[in-house]
Amino acid sequence: MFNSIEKENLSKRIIGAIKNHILQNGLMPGDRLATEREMAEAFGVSRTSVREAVKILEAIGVLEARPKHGISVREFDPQALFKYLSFIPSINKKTIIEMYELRRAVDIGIVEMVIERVTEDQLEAMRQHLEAMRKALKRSVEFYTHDWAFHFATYEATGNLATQALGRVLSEFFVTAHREWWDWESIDLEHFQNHERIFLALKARDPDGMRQAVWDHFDTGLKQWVKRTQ
Amino acid sequence: MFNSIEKENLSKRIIGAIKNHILQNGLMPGDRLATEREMAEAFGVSRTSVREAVKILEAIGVLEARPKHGISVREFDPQALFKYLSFIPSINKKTIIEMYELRRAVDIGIVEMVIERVTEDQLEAMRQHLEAMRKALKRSVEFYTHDWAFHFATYEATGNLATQALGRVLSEFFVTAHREWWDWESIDLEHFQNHERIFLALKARDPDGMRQAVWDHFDTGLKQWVKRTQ
DNA sequence: ATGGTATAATAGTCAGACCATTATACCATA
DNA sequence: TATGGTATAATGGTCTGACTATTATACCAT
Repeated sequence: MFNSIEKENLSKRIIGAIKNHILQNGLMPGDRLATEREMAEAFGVSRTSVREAVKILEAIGVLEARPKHGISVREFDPQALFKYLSFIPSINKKTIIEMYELRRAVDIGIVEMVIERVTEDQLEAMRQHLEAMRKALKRSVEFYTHDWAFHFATYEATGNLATQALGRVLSEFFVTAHREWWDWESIDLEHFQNHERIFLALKARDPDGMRQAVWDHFDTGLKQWVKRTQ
Repeated sequence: MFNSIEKENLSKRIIGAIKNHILQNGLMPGDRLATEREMAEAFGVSRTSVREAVKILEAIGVLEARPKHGISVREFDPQALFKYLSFIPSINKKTIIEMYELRRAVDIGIVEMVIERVTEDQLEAMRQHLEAMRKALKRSVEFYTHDWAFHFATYEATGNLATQALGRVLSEFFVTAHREWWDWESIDLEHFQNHERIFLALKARDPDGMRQAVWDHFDTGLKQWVKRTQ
């Protein structure tokens, strides 16, 4: 109905200004921005406010500040986002289910890209993770390490950096959530077999089959988890 | 080989202290922490440093600070996670194509959720946006406004907050990119008709048809754009 | 060449002030 | 009694100016 009439924080507005400056001038990782004092003068605000903005962007992994060096653009690292996430007390069941559904959607949506672009090397790497999973059916930590590596390999196979970044964000979320919510001990054989089906369909370049396998993988995973945690 | 011997920033250490406090006391969303001044005194540091820590946790969506109210723990907000994806440096052609592919993947991946959960009201809203698009075939600004509203309605129809948050981020990216890169003037009839196909398949609850329509929508869109901007 | 040392630029931290916002209690009016 | 205005004070938001710690750079000694 109504748009927000909130006046944004000064630091938020400074963040926007820095963002525009980076995007408009096409600054790349390693390039330097102005110093805090210069920005403060340029924007007509205090150094304090500039610092707050820079601090936030530093925490997010967008900028890097070093004494005597100044402030520079950094390779964006989605993982930086999650460093502090581990103590959000409100990662509840509803949130996890929603993130799970989102991940399912992404994994299904990238099927065509993956089938079209996956390389032989990547297929081989996935095969090895699968093999390692089979051998680690009784050792959950090892199993899930290869499980996640297997999924990340599919994100990699898209050859699409944005997809990889999102994939990392989602995976990292579940690694965090796992620690608190999952039952780490029992590994379901069906869960492993679903990975095999995904791999075989991918190898056969069968989009419908792969979509179905991915769907089943998440479907059984979610159902099992809901059953266990209720 | 060697562990880091870096001495952590004061604000980083304060973040750790706040984290411990939240976990040890089992604070939940809505619970209040001490005020900035109290924390500064308790930790024996300046208010400035406390503020920096709180600002970072606010940006990530862990805390919320309001005047007269104080600092409180916040409900997890997926939006906070994806907000900073738009910082991927330099909106160049490659980045746009990658984000476009990602959006295509998401839109295809959510088809099942949308078909299963869309309400009659949401269908009606989408129909109205479609109608408005038809009437605005010569007025690009108006056309694209309804175009984006149409797509956002599909994100809404998932009933999944994380998906909606990601949809918002992606849309915001393209609104920004549009301004700089798109040809705003010409609207292709085929582009409009693809939206109609999406809508009809959704109404008929036909997942394969809807996936195909969504694919075609992005495929023609991307091809046209590449042709125009080369 | 290699490693130490001085210099200066820059982020990090601090103290204290004032401004802006807003939760709360109280009051006025219908 | 209920509704809406108003004053108050607590709290985050912003600013100023200073000092400290870190470190890139240039220079020097061996």
